[in-house]
Amino acid sequence: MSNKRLAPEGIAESSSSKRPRPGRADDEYVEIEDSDADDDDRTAAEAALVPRAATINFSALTRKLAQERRTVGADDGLSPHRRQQNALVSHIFMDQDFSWLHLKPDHASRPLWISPEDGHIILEAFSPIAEQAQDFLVAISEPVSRPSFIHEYKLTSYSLYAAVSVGLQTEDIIEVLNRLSKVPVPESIISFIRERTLSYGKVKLVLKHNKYFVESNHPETLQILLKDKTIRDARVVSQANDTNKVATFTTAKAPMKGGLVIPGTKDADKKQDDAAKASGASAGTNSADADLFTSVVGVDADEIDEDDDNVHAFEIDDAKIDDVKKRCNELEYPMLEEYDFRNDTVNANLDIDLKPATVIRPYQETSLSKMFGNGRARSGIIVLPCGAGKTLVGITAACTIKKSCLVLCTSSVSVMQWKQQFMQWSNVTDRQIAVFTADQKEKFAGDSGIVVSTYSMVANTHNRSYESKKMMEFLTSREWGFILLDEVHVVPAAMFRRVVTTIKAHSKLGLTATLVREDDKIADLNYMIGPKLYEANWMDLAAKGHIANVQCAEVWCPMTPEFYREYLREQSRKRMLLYCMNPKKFQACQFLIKYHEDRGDKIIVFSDNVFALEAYAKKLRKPYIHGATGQVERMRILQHFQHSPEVNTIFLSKVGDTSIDLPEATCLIQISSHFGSRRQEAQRLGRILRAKRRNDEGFNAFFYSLVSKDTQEMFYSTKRQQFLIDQGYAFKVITHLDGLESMPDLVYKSRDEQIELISSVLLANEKDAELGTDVKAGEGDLAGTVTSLDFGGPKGKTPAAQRTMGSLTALSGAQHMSYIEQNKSANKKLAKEPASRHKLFAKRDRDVAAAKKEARGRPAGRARPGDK
DNA sequence: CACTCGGCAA
DNA sequence: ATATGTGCCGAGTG
Repeated sequence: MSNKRLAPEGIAESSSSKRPRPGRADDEYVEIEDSDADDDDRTAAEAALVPRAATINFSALTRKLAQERRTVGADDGLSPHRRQQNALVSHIFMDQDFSWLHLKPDHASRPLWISPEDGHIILEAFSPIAEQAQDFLVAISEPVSRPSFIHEYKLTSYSLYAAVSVGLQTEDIIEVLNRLSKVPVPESIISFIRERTLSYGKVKLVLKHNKYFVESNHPETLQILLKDKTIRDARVVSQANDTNKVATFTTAKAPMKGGLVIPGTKDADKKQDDAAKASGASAGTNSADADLFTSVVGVDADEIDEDDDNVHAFEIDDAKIDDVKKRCNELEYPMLEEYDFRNDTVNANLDIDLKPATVIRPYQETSLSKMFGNGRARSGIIVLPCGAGKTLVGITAACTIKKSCLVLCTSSVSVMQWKQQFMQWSNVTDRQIAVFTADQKEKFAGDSGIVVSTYSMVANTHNRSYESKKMMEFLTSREWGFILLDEVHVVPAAMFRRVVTTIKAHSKLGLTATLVREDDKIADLNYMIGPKLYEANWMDLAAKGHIANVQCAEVWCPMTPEFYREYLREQSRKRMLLYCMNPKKFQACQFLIKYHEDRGDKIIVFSDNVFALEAYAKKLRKPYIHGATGQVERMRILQHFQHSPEVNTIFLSKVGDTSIDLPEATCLIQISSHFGSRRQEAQRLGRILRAKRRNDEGFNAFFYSLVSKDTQEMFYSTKRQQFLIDQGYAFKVITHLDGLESMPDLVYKSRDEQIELISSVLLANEKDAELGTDVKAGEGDLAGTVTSLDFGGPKGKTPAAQRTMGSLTALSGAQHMSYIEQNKSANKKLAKEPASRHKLFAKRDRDVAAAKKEARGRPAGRARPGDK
């Protein structure tokens, strides 16, 4: 393989730099003999017209692509027509044509394929050793997408940092990759791995006697760091130390071998094997490969160079830790945070353990073995889906470290839950665990203990009550062995920074189900907490019965003509209400509730929009909870939902997204949701993952998204689903619900009712408008039609040279026309009288709205179960 | 003391 | 760029 070494920067980058390079020799691409060009033209033209799902003649396309490449750069005399066709083919493969890579002779038994261009790794998930390979890949790379059969991972600087952090070594990574790969690991990747791991793992951040030190076995590394201004400025030069030289001191280093026992593990003594066993236990796999994994994936960090007793260090200002960490990352010397808790004689031990009856699951054990792999506690993040027992992982970690521990959560409800879970799984006494919220300010008795609090309590900047001040002094004056950060993805970076800098902790563990955000704040977590230590595969856990199996579906509800007309008129903000309140959606929702109640399911319906939430719940006579619902009323409704056979459906607003725990729910329906938040979608799905009945044979939980056809919702919906699709969930599209028309008591069946609904919606809009935002009449009718599809720039600017005629018609006109026609037929069915504007109803509806307004003003406890 | 409300912030 | 929910605090009420 004559692949030239690529610049390392090229690897982590996305497609932008991947265009064929003009300077390349042709023979790097061409392996296939070129028969005749006419044939190529024809097949390519055909291919361009086939629908996406149809079979594609790959060899023809490949050949075509190769030919195109040869002409790139040369001043070819192709006609514009011909060029366009080339573009059509290359948009399928572009430079993703790797047919020139040489397969190893036994490639069939090897599950990986590695792209030399960008470090992407493709795993055949059906391979017998896929599960082990997956464990390895999770350790060294980022999972990009993991559907049923083919998984995609990506090597990044950060993932390699994480790999080094959990004890893997450069040559081992390359070696295992090579053994698993169908093609020899490309030189570009090897040098990327070498380069990126070279400097990793050499610098550590250590907390000693309430002061932070940057520590390394290599004095020259520290010198390099000190050349940086940011780091130099952060350095604290104490009188005791020589001002010019880096201080040198030796630390007591106990031998690591054996010793550490993670409580709750069945065979904690044989812990070296844990990682490999946890993964290898299930399948009868090739033993040679299993050994390979034992030696590499389960690598014990005893092997990490710890011989050098000369540890060099300099102290840094704790207020500047954040900057230093960031700077070190930029300098490619990321700091590891490790806590040698067993040799910490300064901080008092905390005498807690898991209860003997507590047993942790294999994947929980695996994630903990990543954290405690070398006998110390590494700081980092563990990613497990909701319902997979994150809490127990945290508690087990606390019981392993056995030092004072601070737990931070997002709400006071989960503060209580954490305390309760600690009492349930471990033998902490009431005196050892304290709660710190607005209501309760407790301190633990004795030298060590556990405090459970909220982020806002600790990070609060403004006025503090006297009690709260005293409590903060208590928190900041001591060294914490361990800080547990629950739901780590929701915390804004600024708040986090304050927590991390005000509380002095030896090790940090972040827990989360979804490490995605729509903003770029996720990267901040990397250096504020540490690398991602472990990420579970949802599908695996579902297959093994740890979380429920979920069927996902998107239900397409057509808009009624009246609603669509108003939708086109309105400004974008009001549009949302219109597509939420679509009568067809009401009906679909009613139908699904009925269907699943009859099956014996417990159903949660989510709506982000409070107005819609209320309207739906009242119309369908179900209890609902939103922000304004009082605490007492909430509990009452939830109690009924869990225990009463009368109440099988509840409606929730955003309140349900976090920290309402309902193991009874088995079915979930979304009627409206936040623009494109993948995290919200995932979190909502998580509400039914811990379904109690999940262990029943063949049991499925259900997840529906109701989407109004031909509206912006369609676009947002696909965006939101991406995370779940990457986790391997398949969304079915339902366009027709059998038996809906014939359902008794179907709501909004008549056109009058629909009209009434629409005018109440419009009235609500007007009321909103009065409150501030100025209303402008919608742009022209037709201008509004192009809403769910992005056509790029202004129409006149560039002729759509790259688009086929076919796609243009498919995108705009045709679709719109088909919609109109559909509406017309629907119109005929419904229209017995001429279309009437809502203004005719204005008077009547003002009364309706007045009633609504009054109802909204009242305390929200109106919808009690069974209330008619 | 228990409860609730409004203001504020992220 | 928007809407909604959340927690903390102080003040008012019975």
